[in-house]
Amino acid sequence: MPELPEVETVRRGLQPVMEGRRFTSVQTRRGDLRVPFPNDFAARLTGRRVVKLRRRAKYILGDLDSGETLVIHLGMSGRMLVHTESTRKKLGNYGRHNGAIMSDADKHDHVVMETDAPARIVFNDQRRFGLMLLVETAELDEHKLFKGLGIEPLGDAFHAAFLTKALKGKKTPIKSALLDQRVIAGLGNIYVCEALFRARVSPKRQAIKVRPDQIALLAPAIKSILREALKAGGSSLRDHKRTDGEIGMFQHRFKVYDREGEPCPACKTKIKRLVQAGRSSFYCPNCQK
DNA sequence: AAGTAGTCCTGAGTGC
DNA sequence: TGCACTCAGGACTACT
Repeated sequence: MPELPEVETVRRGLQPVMEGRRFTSVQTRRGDLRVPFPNDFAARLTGRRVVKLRRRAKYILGDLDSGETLVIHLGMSGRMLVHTESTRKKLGNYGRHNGAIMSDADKHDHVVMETDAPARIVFNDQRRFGLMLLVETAELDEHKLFKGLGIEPLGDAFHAAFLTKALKGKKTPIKSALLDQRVIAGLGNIYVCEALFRARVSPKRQAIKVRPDQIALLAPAIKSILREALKAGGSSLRDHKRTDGEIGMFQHRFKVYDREGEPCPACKTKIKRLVQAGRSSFYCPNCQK
């Protein structure tokens, strides 16, 4: 999916057309996402103002003036595209502002929202692994999607000492431990691979056996990878797009991800791929121990 | 309790 | 040009 840098890039793109703005109309065009929309989804959203647009893990959260929070998850292939006068040309003419004509509507456009920015915001998701929900803001932390979520890797509370504690007793490979959203919330397959390479830690090493000197490299490596990716607007392989339709650029800076058979940028050894818990891991068998 | 397959869905890419 | 097959940035459920 979009991982943390991609989700944050999307949040930043949505902020000017959502935060402080009101939804003037909401249309759900296809309801059978991974988690189906409640029947009254559009009614509960229409007329509401977004007080704050924030992010938790890979979720975008829009706190509404009604006391509910709009929860958005992009799944593997979700996009939020913003159509304004200035982006209309690039994204295509998506029908008249308040009219029913949607000539360029894609069959995977599942939700169309208008705000008084004015802007039209479209949630598009080919694979329908994403979701949009409305949850009472006061109950958000206790909601099953958020209750068990781990720490934010870009926050001050995430550092080597935290990681040491978090990995303690875990026999699972470090790769799987870092992907576990209950430990660190927001990391996905790409950035875990890249962070492990940067810290020279093998994805196969058991979490419990990652040495202190390796953890001292790993925690800052996670932070720096995420920060650099964020600065580049995220990574676009197939699906991720910014709200203006542009792609992210960080994929050009991958050292190991999706580079099986290519020479390691550090030592020229061929990069290997292996499957762990059903996900591909890419690593340099010489550099990463 | 912890770890790992199977599952949801569509589309792109590959090899015959 | 077509068909069969594999794979994909996530994460939940159900097993061992």
